[in-house]
Amino acid sequence: MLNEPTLQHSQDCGNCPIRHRAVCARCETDELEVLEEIKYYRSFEAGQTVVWSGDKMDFVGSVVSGIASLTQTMEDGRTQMVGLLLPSDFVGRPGRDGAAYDVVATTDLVMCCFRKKPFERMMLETPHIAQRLLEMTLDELDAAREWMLVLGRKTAREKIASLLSIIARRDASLKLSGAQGTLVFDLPLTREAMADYLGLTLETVSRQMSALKRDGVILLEGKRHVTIPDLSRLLEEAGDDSDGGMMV
Amino acid sequence: MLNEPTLQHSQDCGNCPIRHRAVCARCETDELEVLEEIKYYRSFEAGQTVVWSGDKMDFVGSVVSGIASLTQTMEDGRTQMVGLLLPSDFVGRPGRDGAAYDVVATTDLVMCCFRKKPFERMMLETPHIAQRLLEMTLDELDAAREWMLVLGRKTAREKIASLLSIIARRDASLKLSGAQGTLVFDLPLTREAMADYLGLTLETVSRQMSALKRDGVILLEGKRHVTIPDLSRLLEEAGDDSDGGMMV
DNA sequence: CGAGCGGTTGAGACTGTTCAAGGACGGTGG
DNA sequence: CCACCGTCCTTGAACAGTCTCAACCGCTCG
Repeated sequence: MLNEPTLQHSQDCGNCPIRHRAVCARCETDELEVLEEIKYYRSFEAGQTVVWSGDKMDFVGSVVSGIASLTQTMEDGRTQMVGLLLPSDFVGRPGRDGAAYDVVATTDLVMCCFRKKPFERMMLETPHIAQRLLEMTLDELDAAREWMLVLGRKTAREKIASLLSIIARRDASLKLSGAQGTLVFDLPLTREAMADYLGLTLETVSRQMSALKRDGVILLEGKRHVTIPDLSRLLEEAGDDSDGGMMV
Repeated sequence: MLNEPTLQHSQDCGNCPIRHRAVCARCETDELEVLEEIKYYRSFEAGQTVVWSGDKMDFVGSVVSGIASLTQTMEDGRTQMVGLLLPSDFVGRPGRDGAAYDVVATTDLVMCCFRKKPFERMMLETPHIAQRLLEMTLDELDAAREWMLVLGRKTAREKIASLLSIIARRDASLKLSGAQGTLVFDLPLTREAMADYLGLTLETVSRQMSALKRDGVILLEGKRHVTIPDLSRLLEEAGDDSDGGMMV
């Protein structure tokens, strides 16, 4: 059951789907060539653990496809998801040996990994990488802080609406479906994963999903297929600025 | 009542109290000289707002002394503190015009500010600054994620214990009082500020402080002076690893 | 002295949790 | 093909923890 992750050989960075968004986004062709030498792909099935908190990590890397989550667990089993890693997001911390969190494949997952030592050396020599990593880290910090408001001050209903609007928005940006009309997507998370992200129990998540459905804020086909007829209504329910104002 | 912040002229970076921890920590003497030309000091009284969320920010900077807090506020007034800025912590985001959060002086505060445009230019030319900033940002991201666990999964009592242990620890590290014995410090936060940090009401904070005092986990003289007779007991109450294990 | 601020405490309401039962769906083996 | 099982999800009822509203304390400042 616990298959080993699959290793694949390097592929051309040129037509990588996350070429323009990942940590390598600013690299020139010659810089990419150096990266290609220290990179390798790894695939994981949904549910597999990529790294255990506290373990030594000899690589850093980017999510190429699929979704991974960063989770923290207390001794008694309470767990909190502290990051949702989407394609192009970066995993690992240069300059640190151990992993600070569990990294778990939420869906089937492909990662582009770099051996850590050479990557760290490259960071010193290649400002383009360090610059991009700083930018990405600042974005993640903003996201984490936005999430602190959700966790600390929002009601269960608002939490669910916040999560749905985040997923809906990034899904829309992936599909480039700029239309502000109705959004449709598949939830990549189980109710339990949603609960761990939102600091709720899975029962509460289920109840609030039902409530949002009953009130017409969302439509559900099956458990996972979500339609959002009116995004501004959802944002209202999330307690966000009604205009959905983004600070870019 | 709302005094203007005081501006002071540049002082020598050489004997700056945060010289070795701030964003300039890795700078050489000649790099410091460039920094001195674009820097200025600003002082704020406790309670003053340094920046309003959404406002244009034409500077970035470091906390020199005192404490500032980063807060987010919803339209209905619910507020969540998303960062506690201690001496040497960095404020502002290179590459972005507007402030994403309110920055408020929690105590009297002195900041070392850099004009943003020249600072951004310098970041491109001076890897030492960008490297240090990346390191600091990664640390802040870790702190934010640790806080997400507190906000999402801990009980009120555990939240208070977590906050106290964080303040106690950084206070000990400032004073270099390596002794693992009893710790003594003054709370720099009002009950309301603690509540905003912990996602609680001030009444709950007050009750749990009383409970921890009643149970002998902490000693209180007045409202603010705290003595921790047994740090490991406090960490236990916080739900943290009993050994207080730090991942450095 | 009174006003204002920060803090404490109590009583009751309410949100979300816990515990428990059961439904829907997909895969597997007879 | 169907029965069975496991996983994911839903729903209900009782309960607990935190919030809300309110009163009050002690201190400082004018």
